[in-house]
Amino acid sequence: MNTIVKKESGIEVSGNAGFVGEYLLYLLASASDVASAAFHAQVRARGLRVPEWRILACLIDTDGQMVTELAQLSLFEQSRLTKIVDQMAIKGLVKRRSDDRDRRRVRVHLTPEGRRLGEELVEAARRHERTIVEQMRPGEAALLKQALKRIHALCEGAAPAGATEPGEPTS
Amino acid sequence: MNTIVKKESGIEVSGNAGFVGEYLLYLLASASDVASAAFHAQVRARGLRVPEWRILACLIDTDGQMVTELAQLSLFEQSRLTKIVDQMAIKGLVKRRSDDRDRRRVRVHLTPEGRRLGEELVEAARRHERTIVEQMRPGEAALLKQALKRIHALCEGAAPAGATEPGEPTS
DNA sequence: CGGAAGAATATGAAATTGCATATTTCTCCC
DNA sequence: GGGAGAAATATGCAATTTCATATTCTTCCG
Repeated sequence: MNTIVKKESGIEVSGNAGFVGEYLLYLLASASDVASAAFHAQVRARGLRVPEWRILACLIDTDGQMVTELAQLSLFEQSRLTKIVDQMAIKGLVKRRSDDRDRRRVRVHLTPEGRRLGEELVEAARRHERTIVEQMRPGEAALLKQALKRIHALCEGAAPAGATEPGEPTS
Repeated sequence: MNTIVKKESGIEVSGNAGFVGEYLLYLLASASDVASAAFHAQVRARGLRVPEWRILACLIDTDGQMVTELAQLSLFEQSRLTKIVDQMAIKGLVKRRSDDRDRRRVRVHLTPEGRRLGEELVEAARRHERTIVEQMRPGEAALLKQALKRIHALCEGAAPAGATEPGEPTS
């Protein structure tokens, strides 16, 4: 089943021999990486960095999110998001507006410019996704997405293995 | 099917409304992130940084890889890998040895210490993976892995969208 | 052989990232 | 009303990461 390739040096460099080739977390990271590479090139070709694209996409979905929400959705740590938003504001892609109800909150809004670019890229992303999905078996992509969502649901709240429970002695 | 949650502000913050919640690349990145989080905590608890763990795991699979091979397998850019290996060498986890056949090449070997720690963590990784897989439907994890491998196979060589073919006029 | 071209790795400087903490605003309870 | 404490965001600095390029070695060909 496993294709073992011997190199001149006698070292196996098969695609799936050994541990990592069957390790779920590796397969996830690796698929994510390689699948994104081509599209990320398109993003950069339009003068955006990848993190900026991620923010745009999230804002296209729902504009005016608060920094914390946006950070969670876009998978960035809060202080990092703040800095990305800084840059995007300078580029004129987004605008900060403080929430009237709660002035601690800062809501991030797309500018017309940001929305245009965002929508353009979302279309490109859809096309790119389609080229991948079309190459898979019928229904395989849907199953994949479903499984990925389940992973997400299972893991999101999971205690960081070995974490002490509240009230548990730490000494 | 989609659970739409309205917040005080009237903004949807559902888990899957809109574009990103159904976007393959997002689901991949997001599942990868959240699934790894708990295990990464275990890694750090043993005094390792995550990149170092990734290298250890790759070397456990096949010791003595050259820097370039290792970089590709571990999903790090070459110059970055060099620096991670520097640190690991200082910590006494790996040792560089230059290849006799081709003295440009540097092969990275585990020290006994590195192997011990690596094997320990591979076991922990297996246990962690098991806890995830067990929570999924029977067979779902296997399908997921297969789909991830297919993604990888489909995308690995893919021309970075808009790239010029060799021999194509660039002007 | 000699030297040009290419490969493999390392290095330096600039940019990004993460972590701890400061700052501002809100909530709650007395 | 007036703190104490929590929440939301920003900031500063150290560490990591990237990008371009230097260095070392090998291969190929005249």
